[in-house]
Amino acid sequence: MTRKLPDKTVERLSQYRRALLNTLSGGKHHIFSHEIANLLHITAVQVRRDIMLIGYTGTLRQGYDVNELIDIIGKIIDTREGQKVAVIGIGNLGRAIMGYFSGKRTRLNIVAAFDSNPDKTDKIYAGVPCYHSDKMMEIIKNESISIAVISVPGEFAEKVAEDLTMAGIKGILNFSPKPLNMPAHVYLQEFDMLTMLEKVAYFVKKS
Amino acid sequence: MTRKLPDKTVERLSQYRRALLNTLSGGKHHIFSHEIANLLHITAVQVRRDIMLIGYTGTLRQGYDVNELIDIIGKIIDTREGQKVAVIGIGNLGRAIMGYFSGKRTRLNIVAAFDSNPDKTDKIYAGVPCYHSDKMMEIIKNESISIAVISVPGEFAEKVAEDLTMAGIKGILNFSPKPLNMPAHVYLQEFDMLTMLEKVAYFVKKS
DNA sequence: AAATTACTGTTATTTTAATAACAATGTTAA
DNA sequence: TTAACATTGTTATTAAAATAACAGTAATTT
Ligand SMILES: NC(=O)c1ccc[n+]([C@@H]2O[C@H](COP(=O)([O-])OP(=O)(O)OC[C@H]3O[C@@H](n4cnc5c(N)ncnc54)[C@H](O)[C@@H]3O)[C@@H](O)[C@H]2O)c1
Ligand SMILES: NC(=O)c1ccc[n+]([C@@H]2O[C@H](COP(=O)([O-])OP(=O)(O)OC[C@H]3O[C@@H](n4cnc5c(N)ncnc54)[C@H](O)[C@@H]3O)[C@@H](O)[C@H]2O)c1
Repeated sequence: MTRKLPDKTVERLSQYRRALLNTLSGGKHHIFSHEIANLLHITAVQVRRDIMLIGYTGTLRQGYDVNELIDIIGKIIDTREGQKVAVIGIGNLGRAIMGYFSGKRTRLNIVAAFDSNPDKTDKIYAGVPCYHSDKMMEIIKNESISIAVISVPGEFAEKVAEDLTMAGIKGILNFSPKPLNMPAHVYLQEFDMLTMLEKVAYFVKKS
Repeated sequence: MTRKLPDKTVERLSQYRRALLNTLSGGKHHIFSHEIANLLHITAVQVRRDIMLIGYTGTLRQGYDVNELIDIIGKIIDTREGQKVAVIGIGNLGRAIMGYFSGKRTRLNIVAAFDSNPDKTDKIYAGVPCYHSDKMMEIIKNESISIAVISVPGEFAEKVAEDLTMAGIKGILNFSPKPLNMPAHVYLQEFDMLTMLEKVAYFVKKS
């Protein structure tokens, strides 16, 4: 298939798709690059360039076919069977995430949650069972869960990540403030809210 | 003071500081660039370059003085008086964020929360009062709150952002999936979890 | 005393991302 | 029919970020 795309292009493709699904439900079937750009508050060139990179081409006078573009992006981002996701650590953030995803229809299915606190396990959150973390490695392996969201306190994040790696996880989204060190074959995305808020504060101060 | 620093450097400074505070509480008072690098899983050159940019210099044989470095970073990121932060939308995510920040001692003080649902207002969350959003503009202005965290559903985000701008907000951290369009004097940081998870999925698929 | 080592600080280079420039082309207007 | 227009697709340029190269230097070893 397509060559590996730039990081930022992949991010935008995800956003294009969401915006396009909206457009579609508004009954609009064709869209110009500058219209997509306006939805995301970026430039039309950026949009056209991204679309060029995925090898889709629009028509000169009508722009892009919304359905086709949604499909193509799907072919790039999604896998046919979908990917299974687990959430580790069902505290305040973990529960918020579970609730958030439960509505969305997507090829990313949260199929299991794990927590070390027995008060929180053997229950259903947003339709998804929460197991004790003792069973994590086994279930990840048996269910071939490929992606994990880490929302445990920082001091446990490293151990959890190691276990996940041993269980064969392929990608991690880490919400804990502890920077993780993964082998090259595990894709890692860190997500540090405190850092982002401090960054906002810095640029507010500087402006 | 210092010239405006690169975006990514600011992010790392926030992380350096957190790591250094840890180091300090472990009783360690000097640290080498490669040690900082190991804590964050980045390269030592990157660390030295960032530190160069903020104009601090270590000593040849001992490396950096942990206390001094923490102080310098504080001078760059923090303001003397601290900055006031409001959280808009006290749903699952909003409440998680309130809880998360309440522990942290930082110069960023969450001083108010707002929600449009009367069932959620006129209560205290994590020590912070939640007002009805009717009062938002007035309170933001009167309290000179400079930073807002938006955690309302996407369809309301734009309106909220407009009101915030009119009330004189200076920086926004947006968790809603709706991309916002702010005037140049309002610093905007978007934070889209679905996009990040789809990105992980893409690179897992490609690897 | 000279060579080696283990660091820092800085400049140079490379890589990645964004922006600009523009050729190609069907459509509308004159 | 011809000129102007609006749009795409692509190449060229610029900007931002990361990485590499290396000079300088105090301490240590030979
Ligand atoms: N709450 C937020 O809005 C927020 C924001 C940014 C980052 N974070 C980070 O996300 C993480 C979770 O935050 P939170 O507010 O939900 O904390 P929390 O304390 O509410 O939840 C943590 C959960 O992890 C569980 N846990 C602990 N060790 C575990 C292990 N080894 N395996 C499985 N589960 C384990 C705990 O039982 C608890 O349920 C923390 O690292 C926090 O720093 C949270
Ligand atoms: N829950 C998550 O983990 C998560 C993850 C990523 C993104 N988000 C995004 O964050 C936002 C909030 O998510 P959530 O799960 O907390 O949703 P939620 O429905 O639990 O909470 C939304 C809150 O916003 C309030 N609200 C609505 N309109 C408002 C207005 N005009 N002014 C003030 N408050 C208003 C509602 O009363 C409600 O309390 C959404 O945009 C969601 O897409 C959530």
